[in-house]
Amino acid sequence: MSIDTSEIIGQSIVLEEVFKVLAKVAPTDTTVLISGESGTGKELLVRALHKNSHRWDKPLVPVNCGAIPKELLESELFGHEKGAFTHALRSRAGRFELAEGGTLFLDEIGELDMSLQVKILRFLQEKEFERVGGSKSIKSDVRVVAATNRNLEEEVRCGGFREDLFYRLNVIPIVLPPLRRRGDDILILAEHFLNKYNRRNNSLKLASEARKLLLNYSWPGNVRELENFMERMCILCDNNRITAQDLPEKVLLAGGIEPQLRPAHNDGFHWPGLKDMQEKGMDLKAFLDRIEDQLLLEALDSSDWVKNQAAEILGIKRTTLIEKLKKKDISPGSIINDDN
Amino acid sequence: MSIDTSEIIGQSIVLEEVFKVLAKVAPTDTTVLISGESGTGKELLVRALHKNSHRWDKPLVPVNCGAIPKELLESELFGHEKGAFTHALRSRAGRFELAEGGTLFLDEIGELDMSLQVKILRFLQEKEFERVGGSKSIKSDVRVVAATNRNLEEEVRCGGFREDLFYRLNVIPIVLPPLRRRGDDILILAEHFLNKYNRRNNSLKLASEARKLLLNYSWPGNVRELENFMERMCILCDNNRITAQDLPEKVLLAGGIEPQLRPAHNDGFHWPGLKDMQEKGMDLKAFLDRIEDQLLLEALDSSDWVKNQAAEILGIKRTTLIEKLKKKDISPGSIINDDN
DNA sequence: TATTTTCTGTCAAAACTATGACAGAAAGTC
DNA sequence: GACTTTCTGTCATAGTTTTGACAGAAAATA
Repeated sequence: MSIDTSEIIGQSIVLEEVFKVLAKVAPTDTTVLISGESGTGKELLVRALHKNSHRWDKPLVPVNCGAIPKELLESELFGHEKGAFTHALRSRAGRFELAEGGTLFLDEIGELDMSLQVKILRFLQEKEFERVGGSKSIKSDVRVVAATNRNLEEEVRCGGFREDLFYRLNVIPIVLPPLRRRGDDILILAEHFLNKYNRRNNSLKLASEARKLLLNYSWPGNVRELENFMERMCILCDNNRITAQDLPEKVLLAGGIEPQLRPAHNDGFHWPGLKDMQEKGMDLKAFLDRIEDQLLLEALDSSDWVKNQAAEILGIKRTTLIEKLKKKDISPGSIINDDN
Repeated sequence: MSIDTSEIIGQSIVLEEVFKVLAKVAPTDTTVLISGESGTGKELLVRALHKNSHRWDKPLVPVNCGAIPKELLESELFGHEKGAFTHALRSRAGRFELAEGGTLFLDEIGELDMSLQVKILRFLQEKEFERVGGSKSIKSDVRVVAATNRNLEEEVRCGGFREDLFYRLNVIPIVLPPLRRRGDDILILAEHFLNKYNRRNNSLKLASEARKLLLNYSWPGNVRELENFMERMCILCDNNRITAQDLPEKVLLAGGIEPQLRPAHNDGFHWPGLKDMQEKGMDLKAFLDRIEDQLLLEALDSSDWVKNQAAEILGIKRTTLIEKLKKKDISPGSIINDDN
């Protein structure tokens, strides 16, 4: 089954994988948990999911759990009966009821407080809930899709999120990669937005050094930041070629602190960024150390553990390598254990 | 006497022991303390206990002491009288009252704070309690079953849990073994869940190498995690045989198998490898240095060049950061010698 | 304005790292 | 086997990096 992804632009391998999973999952009623940094387009993904499910002609109701004040959220989700609290002048249906037959999208689900987590869990298990201040249970047929930009597993570990709810939600996990991992998608998107915002008839183009810089920047705000940025370019750029000069300092800084030795055709490689480091919960030293481990191991592997040669490959002195191995306690037996 | 354990699946020796104890204890009114990691199915065990007691036709009321905010817990357990506190618009019965004649299941009892521990103890001794803000004592016939995933004896030793309450609760201790100790139960359960979730008519089967891997993995989330995995398998698996390739990375790693490139299961981050290094024509030092540059710059950028904070983000000492910047000659104005 | 807090750079001591020199061990060659 | 070449680990030394202490600047707060 093929699936309509026309609203999501890009063609990176990672995205393709996402689409494959999406296609399998869409027709089912399973809960899906989408994680990805903000601005990566989780909303679009959910829309595609809904459109391709059997619920396509029923409502898709989004709730941003982080944006609604905690006191209101319960009533917003489940509705309330008249008199349930001070301002409850009349009964009101919640989003669960509005979504009847369709899909409920719980964005930023990591923000839910414990008491609501319990209630959502109850719904997932029993398919029923109560309005605030109500006593009768309401049965409901709603598919739940949740999204978060936090690391929920981490939250579970440190007690901020219920383990049982996590497992309920996480039946199918979909991880939306941040823009900096999507390789050439950056350029494809950049040009897409260029066309979108370019009102003047003259066609704007990206100079090749600008392309290089765009690729190197880490886009912490993801697609949103890129779109924003291209819109600005369209307005500010006088001539019809966007050059390195036109790019903001941030982008320049990330791009070229060290002049490259070669033109470096960039096939997918992206310098690891701060976000990557933080995602792994590491500090600078640990992170660099881990990368070093990787390189040492690969070098040793490719030289059949002949340290002399490995050192050569790495461009360090043999003795240096030996000391490093001693310190890191690396021996032919050690396997890289990849803990997230 | 035999006991209905149909909801609990497994046949490992350890479990059988548990059932034996369960059968003896169920018909009595003794308190029972169940310990076991979360996700091991404590709830199911309690349900079996209740169903096989003389209280089977009375309510089984669960309270997750860890999931209810401390301020609310007392009122939740014992109820409150009108006006007991700000939002107590009307009197309300607590779970103890709701459970009258039946069983009260106190989950995560280790989370109780001291004042509540006293009140529970009082109930266990006197079989009576007071509502919050109430003065009259309420007599009650309730069997208490408690559960915890902490080591309560440990908590007692270090003062986090009252010794007297512990002994009251711990009359009959039942220890639910974690999944990884239950040997072949893992496979029995796996297949059970496979059937449960398999909507398509084709029968899903576990390939033998997959079985081996499942047995090897440590299942920190226990039965819950296993169920979750199996549900996912049912949806994502194309063919009707679940092979090692289909299993998530975690499981493969535990079994010592190198995970293949399967982007769907991670967020696309790759540790920079030897190839990347060589492609850039750098040696180990230059490469790591370049990565460090990137991280320093991003940290500075995200802290608006407040070095104090940047250092914090990076997990290094401020002075260290300053020295690094000096050596690398990085400053806010360092816009680059372009590589053209 | 006065006061407190946060931030800054410098410097010398302490901790850590890289490397050349040495002394053998393995492997390869004749 | 005799000889050469490549590899190995250890260690002291020179070189780097990290860090705590200090003293003053800048920013926030009252």
